[in-house]
Amino acid sequence: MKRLTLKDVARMAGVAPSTVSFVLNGKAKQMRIRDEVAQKIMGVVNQSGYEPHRVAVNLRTGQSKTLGLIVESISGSFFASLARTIEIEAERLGYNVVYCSTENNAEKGGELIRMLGRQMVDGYLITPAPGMENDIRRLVQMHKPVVLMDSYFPGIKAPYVLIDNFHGVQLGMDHLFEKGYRKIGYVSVDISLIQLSERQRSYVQALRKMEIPFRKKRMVELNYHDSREQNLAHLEAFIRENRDLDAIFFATNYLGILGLEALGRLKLSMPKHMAVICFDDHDIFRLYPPGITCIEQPIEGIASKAITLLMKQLDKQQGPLKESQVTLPGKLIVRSST
Amino acid sequence: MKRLTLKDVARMAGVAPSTVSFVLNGKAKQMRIRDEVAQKIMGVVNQSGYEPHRVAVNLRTGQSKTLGLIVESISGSFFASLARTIEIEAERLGYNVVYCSTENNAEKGGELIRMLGRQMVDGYLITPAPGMENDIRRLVQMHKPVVLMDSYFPGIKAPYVLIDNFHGVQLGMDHLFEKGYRKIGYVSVDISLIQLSERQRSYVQALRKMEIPFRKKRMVELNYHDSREQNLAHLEAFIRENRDLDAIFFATNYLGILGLEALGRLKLSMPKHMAVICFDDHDIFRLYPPGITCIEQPIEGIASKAITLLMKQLDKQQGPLKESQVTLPGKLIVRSST
DNA sequence: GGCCTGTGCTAAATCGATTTTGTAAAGATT
DNA sequence: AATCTTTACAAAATCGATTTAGCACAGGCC
Repeated sequence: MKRLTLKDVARMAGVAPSTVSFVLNGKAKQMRIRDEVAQKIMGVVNQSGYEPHRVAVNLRTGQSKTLGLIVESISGSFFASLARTIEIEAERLGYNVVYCSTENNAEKGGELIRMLGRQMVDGYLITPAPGMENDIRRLVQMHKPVVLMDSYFPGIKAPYVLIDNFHGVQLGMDHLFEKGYRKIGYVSVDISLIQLSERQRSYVQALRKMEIPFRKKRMVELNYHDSREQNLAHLEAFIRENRDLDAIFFATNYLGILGLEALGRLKLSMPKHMAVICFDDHDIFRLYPPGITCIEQPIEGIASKAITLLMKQLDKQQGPLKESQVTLPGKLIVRSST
Repeated sequence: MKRLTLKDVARMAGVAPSTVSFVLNGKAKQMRIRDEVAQKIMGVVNQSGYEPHRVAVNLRTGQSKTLGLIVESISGSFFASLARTIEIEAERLGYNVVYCSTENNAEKGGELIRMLGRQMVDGYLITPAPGMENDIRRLVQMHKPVVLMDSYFPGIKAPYVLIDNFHGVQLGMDHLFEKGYRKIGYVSVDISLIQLSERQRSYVQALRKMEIPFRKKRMVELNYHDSREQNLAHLEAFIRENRDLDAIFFATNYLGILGLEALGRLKLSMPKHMAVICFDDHDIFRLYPPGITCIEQPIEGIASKAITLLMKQLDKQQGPLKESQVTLPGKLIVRSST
């Protein structure tokens, strides 16, 4: 009941192992194997059901045909959609994917990268978290194929794919303006990631464009390292102190969900007392009455573009990637919270 | 800038490669390597930062030190918690985990198993879906280490770990009775999985125990293959036709969420018009006003027990596993929907 | 002194592929 | 006819580890 090896196939076909290998790897022409022989080999392969031993191939070629996907949290709908699309695309190209989550643990990111390095993944797809900067820089320096998603580090010359954050917030703000809201608060969090500063910049810009004076009091940054409870209290206080607001823009879906809870506690109903809009969709936003308006990320687009960029790096030693910093437009999903 | 190999280390330490291997694998005593030599080797290893090439080790030993985790859906909180716990436990034991989701695709499950087989995982952790029965049977016949979670097939002698479904529903029903509810509906789905029939059996039994006549009309099975919209309509009709119900028991969290939407559409509020309880918790149940009562699965317990059972199979060729069909008690989480 | 038994390691085989090099036979060239 | 090419494969090296078999030397025993 032992595994069929290339040698066995060779013996069955009456040829040398190398010949079988050539045929199986499409090098029959190049190695001028007669069609006759090639066909005989293919016959034996097909009806014996032989499949190459991936580990052996990996050892010999140095290619694991495996990609590493490192995300913040393995739960969360963002990851779920991302993973699905990436896995499908990867499989189509003959690659496997291993997932890892940093679970918001700064140093775990680095460990994971090293772990995957040992495991010999051929390339990395990463949603960067604060603290992973150096590890990612190292990967780039070692010329390992990497594509960042959802965020990036301005100092590192790695390809990335993400939503156009500035444009996304603009969409949301325009929608709020259209609906007549003018006193718009903004809730963010103090992580130094580029997407958050972009969103904030867009919020300020949007106000300016409408000639609404920007008031610092209407903006709050929750503390990333605080507990959920602390953040909730913080947010509740912010809303209570800004009774005149007619709408709140939440910079991430985590914040938005927190917002729903805070508003619930304050017995403020949407959109009567307060309109709510959130960057990044979430299952809950569809279900939670009355439905939360949001800016949806083009997750599938991000995933497939990221794979494409990674493959370009894997395929050959082509020169520096050009046009490898991609932003894709988000989509406004209007529900009844605005 | 090439990778350091065992040979390099051997040369640096002035010994043979085999000697280094013995020392690194803790066989120094057995192979009577002098402490002196062993220590010198360890010195070289430590300060050179050598790490064995996993692929080569894998090829030689036939052990990939990798486990395959096959779940229905890679989103979903059940999977998220499961994956986290399993990954942590596995890492502690020196194993990696690759995830795969069947995405409710009957035949994809089989493909995955074969795919992982090719990839040479050492063992399988599977949450069985309908249609995977034969593939799982094959695994067991081939004496591949397998542990099933969340469900099992009565005909297959594979170890499994799952919540005590009967007891869980009982907990929920007792809670409903205690709160004074007597007209209790039951919503299930027509998948032939053991956990669903167990839950249903428990529902019927609980009614009998309270001497409440079981009425078929109060129970509905949605069609697994219907679309979300169809199911929603089906559920809405069920509720409309059972106006006299004062509580509904949903057999899975997917059904529960659907129920929330249906009740929302019918403008029925919980628990005033209808109490709601659901088997298996979900993020949304915590947030959705007024909070949904549910039976929580002991996910971490399931995960760690499953790993333990798998390791027992991996460790040695010990005889037939005894006490390998495990059920763990669930926990009632009371929120304001009851 | 010859034979046996431990020591303490090294040499070589092995895992299952890929890839480079080698080679016999047929055909082309001078 | 002798030499060179080309054809069509086979043989052997290789990837980086583990593991089995082997081997030199020291000491003990008869």
